Amino acid sequence: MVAKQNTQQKILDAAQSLFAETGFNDTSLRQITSLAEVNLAAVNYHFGSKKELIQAVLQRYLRVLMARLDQEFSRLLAVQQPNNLTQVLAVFVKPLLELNSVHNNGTRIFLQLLGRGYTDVQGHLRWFINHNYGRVLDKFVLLVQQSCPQLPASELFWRLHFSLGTVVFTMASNEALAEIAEADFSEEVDIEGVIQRLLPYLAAGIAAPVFSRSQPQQQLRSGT
Amino acid sequence: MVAKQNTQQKILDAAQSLFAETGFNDTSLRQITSLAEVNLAAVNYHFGSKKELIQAVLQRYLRVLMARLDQEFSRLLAVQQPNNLTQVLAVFVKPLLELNSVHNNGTRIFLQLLGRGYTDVQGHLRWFINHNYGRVLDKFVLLVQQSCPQLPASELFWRLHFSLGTVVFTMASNEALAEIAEADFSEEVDIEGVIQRLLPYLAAGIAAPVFSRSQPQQQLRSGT
DNA sequence: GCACAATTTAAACAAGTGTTTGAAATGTAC
DNA sequence: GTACATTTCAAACACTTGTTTAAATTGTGC
Repeated sequence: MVAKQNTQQKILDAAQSLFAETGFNDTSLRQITSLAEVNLAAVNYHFGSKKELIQAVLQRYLRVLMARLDQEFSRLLAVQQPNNLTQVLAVFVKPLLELNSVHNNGTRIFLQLLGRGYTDVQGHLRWFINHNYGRVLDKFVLLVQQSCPQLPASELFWRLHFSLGTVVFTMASNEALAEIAEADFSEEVDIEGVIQRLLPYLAAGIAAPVFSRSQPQQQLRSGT
Repeated sequence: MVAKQNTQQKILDAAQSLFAETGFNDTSLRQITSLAEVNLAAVNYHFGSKKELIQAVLQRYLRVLMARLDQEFSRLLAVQQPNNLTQVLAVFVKPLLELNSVHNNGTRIFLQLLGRGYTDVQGHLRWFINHNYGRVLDKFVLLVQQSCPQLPASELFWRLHFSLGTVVFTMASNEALAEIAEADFSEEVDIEGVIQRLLPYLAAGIAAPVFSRSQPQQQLRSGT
């Protein structure tokens, strides 16, 4: 029952890198087993299927991250008065950065994987995350709701998904963006820097004044 | 030379629907030709390759859209004083909605395709768009720059890409989101509604106060 | 040592991919 | 109708995919 713990680790390590770089669908088991220097059949033997491997790769991070987030959310919920939105969002930073202790560059890799998970056509991943961690995420929604009481629930729904899109897309194309930024503005870009740039953008977007259909926006028409 | 104009159209129509729904990589030529009721070899005969088919599908919309956007951008650039950011973003609405005259549900399909183009691993599409329409998009960046003079160029770079992510992700998962919204809030969601919800979010995010590393954010620490 | 389970291995499998081929069909001009 | 170019078609191609199989190897308890 003990035996080689090693093979599973080697597969997970190889898989996460390739998945993060190329996406789930465009990474073959042969690429993974080749990089991991194990036999092709090892994936199916140890994980069952490619789908389950994908979930296992994400689980390594989700388990750690969600436990920490749950703590933080509960702590904020216990406070009497509603929390500042920026405060609520900032709660993600430390738990995310702590993923670096799970693996080298863990934060970057996890966020890239998350991006792939939502942009690749991987319906099972959306379900997997929601099924296992929906309860934690509900706390987050509640916190945001409390900090933006003026926002209708449906508006909040959309804006949180806009935000998910922002994060996920940014992380999925993180490598390309960082390259351009370094070339054009000669600024070193690390994952923490990107996160710190994201927060004000997200906070402002989520808390933006609500657009009302009845009256046209200020100054929208140039003539008349 | 004239002959059956019909086959190419049938292929383009079938391809755009499948591409929008399932993504480029996960749609096979056999699915397309089967839906279009043409022979498998017709794609390679008329378009050369799958890659060129993808570009042709997008070109139908890009040609129309970019010409209109170019007009609008030039018009705004001609104005003396800098334009309001909301104004600049609102310029997208009409040209986008006019894509409905290119094809039924043209706006929704095009935006979904754009989403797929940036989230699928389709490097050639990023290049294709930038190569053909980079000049137009540069005008847009200039407009935003003028309307947010306080924003450093590098910050603007990141925020525009954040915004691209928001749009692209939202459109790629548009169907799923609309379903949830209709189920949970019983509100009809059309593509125009989504666009109108996006604008204030994007405008607020892009124009958000710049986070400065040196001083911690207001009220970020709960203690002390 | 033996017995038995866990793991690794090379090979094959069935199904799917984009693309090419060469003959058949169709359209067009004279 | 003949001649020629355009378009369609069924079939095959070469290749990749995830998964399975059955034999060989290794590890573990006695």
